[in-house]
Amino acid sequence: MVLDRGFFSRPAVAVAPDLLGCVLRSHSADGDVAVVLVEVEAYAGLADAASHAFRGQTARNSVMFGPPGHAYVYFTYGMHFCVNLVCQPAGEASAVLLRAGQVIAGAELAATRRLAATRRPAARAGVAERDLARGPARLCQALGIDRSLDGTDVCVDDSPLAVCSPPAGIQRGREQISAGPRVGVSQAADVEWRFWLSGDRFVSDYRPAQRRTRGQPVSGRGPAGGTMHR
DNA sequence: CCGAAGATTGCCT
DNA sequence: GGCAATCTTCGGG
Repeated sequence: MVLDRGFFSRPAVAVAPDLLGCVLRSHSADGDVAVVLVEVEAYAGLADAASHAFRGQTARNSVMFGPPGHAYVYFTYGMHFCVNLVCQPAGEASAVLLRAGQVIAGAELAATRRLAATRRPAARAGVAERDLARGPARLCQALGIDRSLDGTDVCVDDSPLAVCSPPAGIQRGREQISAGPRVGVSQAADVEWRFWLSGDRFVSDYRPAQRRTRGQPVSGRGPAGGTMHR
């Protein structure tokens, strides 16, 4: 059963832990892939310095400012996609980043997509089951999610991307949910809005924000006034 | 117009 | 554990 839109009409920090155990399913001509969500992160709007919506609406994040229950997909690091689920009424711009899941259907298709997306396709074995959707960009690869799905309504049963309530037998209790700082964010690094199923092996590793290596091209720059000619 | 950073991943030392 | 890959987006000049 797909989740009701009302489920997403709440603050992201409230929606996030409730998404754990729910199922994200993608549908395409290639087939279907489904995962049980095991790790998510909440991002608020204007009040959250780590949120893409912090500095206001842009062409890229416009979906975040729209109605709840839609997917916000963005491209980053020149090669990866990440998917969020928009929360709260239009204008609030909060969302939940889907960071990791356990593949429960379409594992073969997921593995094929993961290999195809790999820069250097491993000559040896395929992708380990554990790594099919462990990490936000890997999860998108496994489900075939890219910018073409930006804005997709996930509350519709036959949607190319839908979110369903926890299947019986896989649901876990709230007491098994852990919380901690969000991965890779440099702003509001102390806010503990990352939620995961305690001890679950499909949860990604924690990594603090990377300090970008300052440019090293000190020498070798052209002669002074480079753009001048003669 | 240009520089810099980015809600990451995977390979290399 | 460190760092390259790769390019879009955003903010400042």
